[in-house]
Amino acid sequence: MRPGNPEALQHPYDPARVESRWYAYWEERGMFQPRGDAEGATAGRGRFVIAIPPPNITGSLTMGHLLGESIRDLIVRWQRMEGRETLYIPGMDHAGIATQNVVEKKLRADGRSRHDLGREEFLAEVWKWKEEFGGLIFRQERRLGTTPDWTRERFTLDPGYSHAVLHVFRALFEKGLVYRGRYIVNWCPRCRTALSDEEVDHVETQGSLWHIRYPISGTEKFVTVATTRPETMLGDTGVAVSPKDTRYAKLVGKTAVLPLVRREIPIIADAMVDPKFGTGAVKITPAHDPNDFQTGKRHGLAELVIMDESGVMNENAGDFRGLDRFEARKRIVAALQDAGYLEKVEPHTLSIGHCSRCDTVIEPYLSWQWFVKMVPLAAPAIEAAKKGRIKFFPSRWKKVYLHWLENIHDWCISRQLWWGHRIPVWYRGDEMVVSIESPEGEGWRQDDDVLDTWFSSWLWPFATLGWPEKTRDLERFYPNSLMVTGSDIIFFWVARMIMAGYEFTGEAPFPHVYFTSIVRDAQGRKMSKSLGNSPDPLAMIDRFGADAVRFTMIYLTPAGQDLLFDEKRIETGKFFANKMWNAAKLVQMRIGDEDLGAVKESQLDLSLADRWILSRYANAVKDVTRNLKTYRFNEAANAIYHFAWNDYCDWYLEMAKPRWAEDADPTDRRTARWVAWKVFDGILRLLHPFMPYVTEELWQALPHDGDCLATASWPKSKKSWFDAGVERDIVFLQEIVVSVRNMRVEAGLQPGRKVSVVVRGTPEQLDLVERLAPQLRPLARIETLTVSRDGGRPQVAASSVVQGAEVFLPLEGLVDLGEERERLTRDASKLLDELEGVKRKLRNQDFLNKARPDVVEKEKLRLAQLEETLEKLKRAQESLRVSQG
RNA sequence: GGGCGAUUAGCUCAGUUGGUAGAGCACUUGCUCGACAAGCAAGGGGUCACUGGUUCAAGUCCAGUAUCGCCCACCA
Repeated sequence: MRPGNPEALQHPYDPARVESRWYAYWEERGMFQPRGDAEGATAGRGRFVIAIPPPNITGSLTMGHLLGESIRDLIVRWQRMEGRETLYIPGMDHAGIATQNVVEKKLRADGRSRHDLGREEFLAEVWKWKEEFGGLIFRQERRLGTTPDWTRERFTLDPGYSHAVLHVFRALFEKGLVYRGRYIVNWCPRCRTALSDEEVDHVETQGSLWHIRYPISGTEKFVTVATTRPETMLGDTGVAVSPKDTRYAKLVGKTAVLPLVRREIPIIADAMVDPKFGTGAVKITPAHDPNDFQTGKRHGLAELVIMDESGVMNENAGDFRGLDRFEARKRIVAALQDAGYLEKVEPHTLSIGHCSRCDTVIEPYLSWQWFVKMVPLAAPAIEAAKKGRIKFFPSRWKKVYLHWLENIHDWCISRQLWWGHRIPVWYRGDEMVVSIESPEGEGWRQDDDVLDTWFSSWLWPFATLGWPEKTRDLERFYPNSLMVTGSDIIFFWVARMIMAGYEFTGEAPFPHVYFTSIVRDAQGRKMSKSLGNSPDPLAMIDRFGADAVRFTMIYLTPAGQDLLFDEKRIETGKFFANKMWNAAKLVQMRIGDEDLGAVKESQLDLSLADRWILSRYANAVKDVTRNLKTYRFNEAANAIYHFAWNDYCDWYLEMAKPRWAEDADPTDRRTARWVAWKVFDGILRLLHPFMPYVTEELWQALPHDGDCLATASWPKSKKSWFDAGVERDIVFLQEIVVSVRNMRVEAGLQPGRKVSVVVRGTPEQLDLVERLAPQLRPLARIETLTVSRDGGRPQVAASSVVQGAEVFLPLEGLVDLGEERERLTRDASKLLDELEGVKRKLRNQDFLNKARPDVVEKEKLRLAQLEETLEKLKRAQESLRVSQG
């Protein structure tokens, strides 16, 4: 046992001061590293491994990170204290598009583009940027007190990690699961790259449906098509109608003349056309619409690309060449109208895809890209969730996950960027090889494209551990134990990690996935830069302290719901930390120099109050632990908060104060000291994963056992400490205290004024009151406490009924009694309502016959108690009337 | 078009197998009594969105309605 440090608590609680002290202390002791790294270490009680969802190198700390990190570190610290060998893997994502955008923007400010630099030099610029600004988020994170093993930090573009990515590409290619093809993809004309389906955000938009007349060749007639994108008509190579549509049956096989362009295009019948939509006739633009692309393939229609990669009309657009797609739309509509081809325009709601990076409207674009065949990869991931080998918390995400996997499309993984893993494919004439190293011989040219960022991060749980090499880390720490992340990346990342886990390691990368709340502002809006509604996390930590921020985020996060955040609420955590600080001060001041660690329980004489707080403590340990195990973090925070504040500070410490006095009985004083210290020590342990800094500080300021709280053991509930009977006894005491305090206030007594109290009740109750008298007196400021065994009662008194016992506060000559009478009437009417409810229940034959016997018994008891209480209140009212009259 | 979630105190939300409605903040009143005014004490405030059903008993289970929010979908 080590002595505390009284000096540490001499000043008021100051988070900044406390929180600057411990991070280096922990880190120097290597406590962030798995225990097994040390020479001759033992495995301990199993392992716990969790990986950070790698933030983008462009990122800085957001409210979302704050919540995620608070939760991950909460679990890691708890598991470490539980004795497990823990590893929290940190690292960052190169974030292809996001990072390239940032650096290009910087170049643009100097009037340069990446093309001015060339590929090599541009990448050098990005690396330079990465070295300078890339680590910001982790520098910020240290302030939060999280405990990743920084010696194992990984980056998705590290040589080893890159090797894993290219290895995977090659392996999938060899298996026939990666292929190259010319298809319609989601194209961002601003980023000038292809995107996956998941990188497109759909927004409901009020658009128009343009009805355009296409003349039928060799006749005066025309067929009217309806479209939401008139500009694509320049690329039309057919018109389709439904084969079942009798209106148009005669037209099939004929040709139409494309307005403005005068190209003859066939009229075909295809089942994809819904006769009920629009006019029932559809223009077919195979190069600019995924549906039309399929239709075109079925009918051998030409694929005519009319835009370039920036969304500007190209040489196939005739007079409209050089126009931006939206300008072209206006001009084309105008030209159609002028020439009499435009039949009508209807308002039409549709959902338009936007680039999730830059919000530019997505263009379906025909191009050569690399794809991953997903159906075979999805199969084991689907089975894993169905069989429960992977569980989601909250569980409803399982449905979302399965729905996506069961309707999965192939994944477009090539990006027309420079920052990323360059596709390991080489071309020479018609030859193509997939190879991580450049092939032997002259004239090979590597594919220009890089891989989707998520094609590297889907390997995160094992590539961070050295896979595909069979490293010691991989053996020790894979699979991981848990994934904690946001539900917004369930498809991007979680589902793909699971697929990759099964494909490349043959097992699930983790058994559990916990989805954190989405942090929104007080009005429920998403936190965003443009709205300016996100508090600056660092400023917040400075203002309230990391402990306060961590605790409050966890205290507020509802399981499975969004978190509506208001900065003011961080006060909850700050005030709580302050409360613990002051409680420590009191305990510290009163426990003296005695070596409490050496005290054995057999040397103590536990009072009812002691047994009560130990029982409550045992319950708190159970509650906190259970709620952590079931990922109900807010409930866990709630449990420790209320135990520490209400039970321990408000009641136990108040009851212990007189027992610490100089003239108190030595054994009793020692007992009160030991229990107060012991329970507070436990509170600090339970609270440490939530508030690491202040708990460490307080723990070391008090007598403690060991090097630091961060590696101390997690408390266990002692069976012998649970005592429901004592808990009931103290509830009785608490109710008496509250009733006396209430009577005092109602009677308008000075707060400091001592009073006399008389209690009447059953012999058992009176015995209990006598045993509890030493605690009762100071809590309720009672001068003389009398138990009335002969049934006597004061004549003029305020009174209340507690569990059937009567508590009297003699008022003779103290106040006018009007207030008191009002209070009694209020109490009585409240009781009357309750009584009516219970009576109704007990009159109900069905209730008596069908409810569980113990429930019926309870109701009967309650009836008796209510009636008795009411009776006593009436007598009190009566006696007041008599005494005043 | 499909799916999911929410609706409980003025606000934000808990409420784990159905059995006397809770917290924080806000509000009212009173407190410089040796840990803490970032505090203590006492209080006020709720037909648990609506309708119906199951049950002895529903905030809790079931069905439907309304409002709000989110996700998915090749919605010319």
